Amino acid sequence: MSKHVKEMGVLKDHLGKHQLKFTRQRELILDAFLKQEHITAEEMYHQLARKDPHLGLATIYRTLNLFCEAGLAQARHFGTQTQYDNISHKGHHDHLICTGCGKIVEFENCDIERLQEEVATRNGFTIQTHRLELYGLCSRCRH
Amino acid sequence: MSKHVKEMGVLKDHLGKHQLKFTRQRELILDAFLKQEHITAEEMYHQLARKDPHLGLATIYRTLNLFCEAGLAQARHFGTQTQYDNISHKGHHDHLICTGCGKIVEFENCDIERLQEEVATRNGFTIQTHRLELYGLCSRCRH
DNA sequence: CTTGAAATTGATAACCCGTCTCAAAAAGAA
DNA sequence: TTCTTTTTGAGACGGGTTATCAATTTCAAG
Ligand SMILES: [Mn+2]
Ligand SMILES: [Mn+2]
Ligand SMILES: [Zn+2]
Ligand SMILES: [Zn+2]
Repeated sequence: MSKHVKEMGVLKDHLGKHQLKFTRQRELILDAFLKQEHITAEEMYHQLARKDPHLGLATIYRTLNLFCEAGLAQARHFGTQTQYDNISHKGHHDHLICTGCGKIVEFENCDIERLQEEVATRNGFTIQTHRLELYGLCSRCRH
Repeated sequence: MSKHVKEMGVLKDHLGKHQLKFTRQRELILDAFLKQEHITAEEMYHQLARKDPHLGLATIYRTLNLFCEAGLAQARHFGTQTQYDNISHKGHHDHLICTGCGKIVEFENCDIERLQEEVATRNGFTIQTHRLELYGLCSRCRH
């Protein structure tokens, strides 16, 4: 019946392995989160206020951070806020961000990834993660 | 006698063009800043506390932001803090960051830059700036 | 179905980092 | 030196996130 069966499974796996419990709040927040590409805790707080007016902001932060540990989300510090990126049904990706309207486009480019590896190797590093953001104007905002 | 003659000139130019004044604090902070590759306001505050115990933290923030406007520095939001990157005698560059010891290596790669342009064009974007950070372990931290 | 230990929640205080405020001090043109 | 403008330093303030803690919920065991 419920959507997001697979991701709910990923969450329950993680909970089981860390003696954490499955709660109404965690289910509710996961359902809402999976409908988004990127969202902040505050945005989610207001969005869920209709369904459950008593859901606390701290719970949202805690739960989004839990999703990161479970591999469903990825936190990106973006300006002053933290964006939680839904990575459950996509692999790694980077972002194009319009400085005019805030639009975010996701992309993947293996050539860039390969060159990053080369740079790292040349400097004796082993890459664990990376972050690539391109800021500019989208076609609409350029007029 | 004093080092950093060229950069002091860049600062004075900027001050002149914006009816700002040359102060003892600005000179002191620029001298300290140019000895670093990257530094936070807080670090600089403690470092300068010996030379001038009355120098205020707000003044450091204001001055480092001024350096950004003058093209001597570039702010990078890094985790929870802001790093000020000394770009006075280098052009644009990106960073390799060791998650073990915090070491930062600067690099430049035109192939990556060119591919970034391609990605942007393909999506109808015009790039203004970008940010590329590679996180991993340096040779020493990998054992 | 109970029971009870352990985890979770929600309200809100605390925190961190950076900016704002404002009276006193300094800069610098005349 | 004079006088206007800018700058400074101390601390208050603000936004975003985490910590605290008593009350509630989960869930495994009986
Ligand atoms: Mn994304
Ligand atoms: Mn640098
Ligand atoms: Zn746009
Ligand atoms: Zn290292």
